[in-house]
Amino acid sequence: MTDPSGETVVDIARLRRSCGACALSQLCLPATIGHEDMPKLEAAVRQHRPLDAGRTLFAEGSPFNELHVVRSGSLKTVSVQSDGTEQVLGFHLPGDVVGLDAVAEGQHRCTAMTLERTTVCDIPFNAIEDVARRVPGLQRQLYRVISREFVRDQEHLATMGRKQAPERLAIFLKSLSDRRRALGLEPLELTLSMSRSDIGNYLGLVIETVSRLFSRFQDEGLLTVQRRALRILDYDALARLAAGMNDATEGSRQRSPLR
Amino acid sequence: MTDPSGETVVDIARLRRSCGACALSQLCLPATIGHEDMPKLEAAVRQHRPLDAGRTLFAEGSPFNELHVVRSGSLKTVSVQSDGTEQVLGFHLPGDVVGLDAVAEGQHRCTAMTLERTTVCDIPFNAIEDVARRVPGLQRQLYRVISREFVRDQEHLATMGRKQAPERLAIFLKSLSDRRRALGLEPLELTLSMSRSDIGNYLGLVIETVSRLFSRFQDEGLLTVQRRALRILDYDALARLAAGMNDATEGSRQRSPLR
DNA sequence: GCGCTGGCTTGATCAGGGTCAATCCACGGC
DNA sequence: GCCGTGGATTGACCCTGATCAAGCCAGCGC
Repeated sequence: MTDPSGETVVDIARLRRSCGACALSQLCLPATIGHEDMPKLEAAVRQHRPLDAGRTLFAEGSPFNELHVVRSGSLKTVSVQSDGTEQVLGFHLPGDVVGLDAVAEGQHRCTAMTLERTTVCDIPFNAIEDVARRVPGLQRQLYRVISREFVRDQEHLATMGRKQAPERLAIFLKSLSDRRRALGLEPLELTLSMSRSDIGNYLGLVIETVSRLFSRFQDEGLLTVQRRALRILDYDALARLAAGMNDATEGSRQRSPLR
Repeated sequence: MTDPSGETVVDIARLRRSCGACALSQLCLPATIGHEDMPKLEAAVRQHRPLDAGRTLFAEGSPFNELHVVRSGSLKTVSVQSDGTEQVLGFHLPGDVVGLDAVAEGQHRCTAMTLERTTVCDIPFNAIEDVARRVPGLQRQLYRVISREFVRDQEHLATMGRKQAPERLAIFLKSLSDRRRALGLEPLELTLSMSRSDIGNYLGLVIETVSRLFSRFQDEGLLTVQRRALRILDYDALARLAAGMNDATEGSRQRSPLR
């Protein structure tokens, strides 16, 4: 939530740079574009100034105009259910594209909210369609990025259906760590930008269960956590737990979820 | 699973027809294409002969070449988890597109299997990309169809996270009914093409719970079900239950899931 | 007819995790 | 300094739905 020391400064410096120089270019849309086509893409992309924590990037029901790419910071997407409760659909880190849900109906099906000070690139959908038509590599990459989000949702679906609470939290934490590694960031030490309540909501657990599990993981030497600061002590054990093999954890009672 | 009387005959007759004449054209890719561009699309689409129940359309890990549109019948998509258990990701009815998960990595992330005698159209992805580049309407419609699947997954996610077992089954049955209505089919009387086990797996419930809930819904006069034959008697009550207001159902104990 | 098989139903029991409630802790205002 | 607030933690209790187990029913081979 706070922006400790240098990280933000670096981002501000990057703001003036192009897609070609962007640290995320391998994950983001320019990935497979040749040098000659880069200016066409860059013409379509708009940069934003950083948003403070808790700001709404787009709201459920609002008209769809552009896709957004997270450049630094993080977002959550939430949707309000018919019974009035909120559902956290996902957390979005640098390199992620948000706004795809809106393409079908022309209006957003969820609300995107910053969890900390966050910078995004805005890409008007019309513009990207035009450029994509002329640059086949971009077209393909756009499909790929969309599909990536799709796969991530399906993995989350499997988590929600089959897994016990401890596995769910382990999967979540492992995924956070893995995504940080993919971004070239320290994977074992991180600041949770979302509240316990967001985590619980996302995983289909109540806040008390999340809290208890953090304490238990800590007792078992998997990690240390104080408020938002998380340090993973035993990544392998966390990964094993996430994979469903709750080994040393609690004796040997192997329990296959849903037979 | 069986093909009772005339329905299949009609489908065979349709097989020879074009996208333009297809009953699904409003839901499928041709939706927003002008007459002049239709032949370009049709050139890319291949028709298949009907597949029997239990056949694999594509398997997890196999290379990605084409998208598939369900024309008649139904499919399920399943993915094998790290612990070896299967997860049913979705059921796909006429008009649905399957295979999108594979665009990101170039190989399928799930297996698609027919639940009954089923006809699909195959669309090589290369071909559709080419045509889409020259026909902006198709391009946009392709995005829309992709996004539609995306939204459906997100809705299912919310179901798995927040809802109690009875709500989950009610949501599932209501959705089946609604999708039939959208296809112009009788919405209140239908044959479940998937087993109890598939339903339970999809909803994150064990088979016994699904069975008990069917019995309970029957006792409450919501529906009748014998084997695969389902008749919805009180759609509104089912819809209320799906929306989280378990009214008459069991007295008045209002229980908000997850606060 | 008979028995087998596989899918489905129903009952009894148990525990994972939700609910309720008290407390703690960090932070900010005054 | 003091208190208020909101997020987080911990404990006691109990309900929903999973587990274990027995039976039912339809279809099929012989």
